[in-house]
Amino acid sequence: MQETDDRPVITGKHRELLDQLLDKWSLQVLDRLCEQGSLRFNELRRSLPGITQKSLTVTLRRLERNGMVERVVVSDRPVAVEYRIAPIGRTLQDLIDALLLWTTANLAGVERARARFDEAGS
Amino acid sequence: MQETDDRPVITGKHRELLDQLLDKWSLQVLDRLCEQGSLRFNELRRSLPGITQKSLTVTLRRLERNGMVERVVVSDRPVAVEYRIAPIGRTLQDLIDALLLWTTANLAGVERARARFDEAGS
DNA sequence: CTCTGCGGTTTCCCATGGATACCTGGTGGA
DNA sequence: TCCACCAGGTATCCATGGGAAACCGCAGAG
Repeated sequence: MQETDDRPVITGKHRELLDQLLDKWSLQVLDRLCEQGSLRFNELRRSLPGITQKSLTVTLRRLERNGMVERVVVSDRPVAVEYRIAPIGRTLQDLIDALLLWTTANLAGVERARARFDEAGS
Repeated sequence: MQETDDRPVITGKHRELLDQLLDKWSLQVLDRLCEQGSLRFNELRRSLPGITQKSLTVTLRRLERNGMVERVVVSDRPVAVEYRIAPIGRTLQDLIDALLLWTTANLAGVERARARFDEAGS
């Protein structure tokens, strides 16, 4: 039973970090910011149908706290804020793309599996 | 700046699917099953410190429904059940590894960012 | 002077998720 | 016989998350 695998053991720390990044909106926010580099609050909001101000705010705050994005005050008098993808957030881009690619490729298969499961169950 | 990017637009369907797979325990369950191929219920349970029976049950049901794992009744008299990674679940292995690798590589950086953020805020 | 837009904060509310605990029903061991 | 273990199911409670909506100051347009 003694395997010498170099796969990292997933600890509470890792789980916590993943929880912070893989929640309902963070992935999409990061996706948009990776695409565009930087976006304004309301630009971001408009590009994410269904999100509320509050959800966007807390999502951005959390991402900022984890060093994934940077909040840059562009202008003072008319309050203008830009959210930029941070270097460490940039490193997520490939992962996010891979995730999106995977879902796109496998969505049909998953839906078939669901149909089979639901049919068998009822 | 107008790149015709072929990056898939993330729709509600994609988000729903990712939500089903990236929740609190699914990643770890899939991780274990990818490592071991197949595991019994309580083996799985013991390998995931902190998980409750209920959480494991619903997680496995959801993964089964989405075609990620297969529930195989091995024996009848003493009820024995094996959970196996399904082909479509297998395709997630690289992604999960990449995710784990990323967290391992960037955990320290994230924690520094958090410290900076928390210090600046208070 | 009102309306809109910007970038939020605050409050309220509800659904979901997780934890705790107790149920089954069969098996094997002391 | 009694007990623990297996593989779950069920009931209940509670914390959290996320949505809806109101409110904030500030600025420019009409």
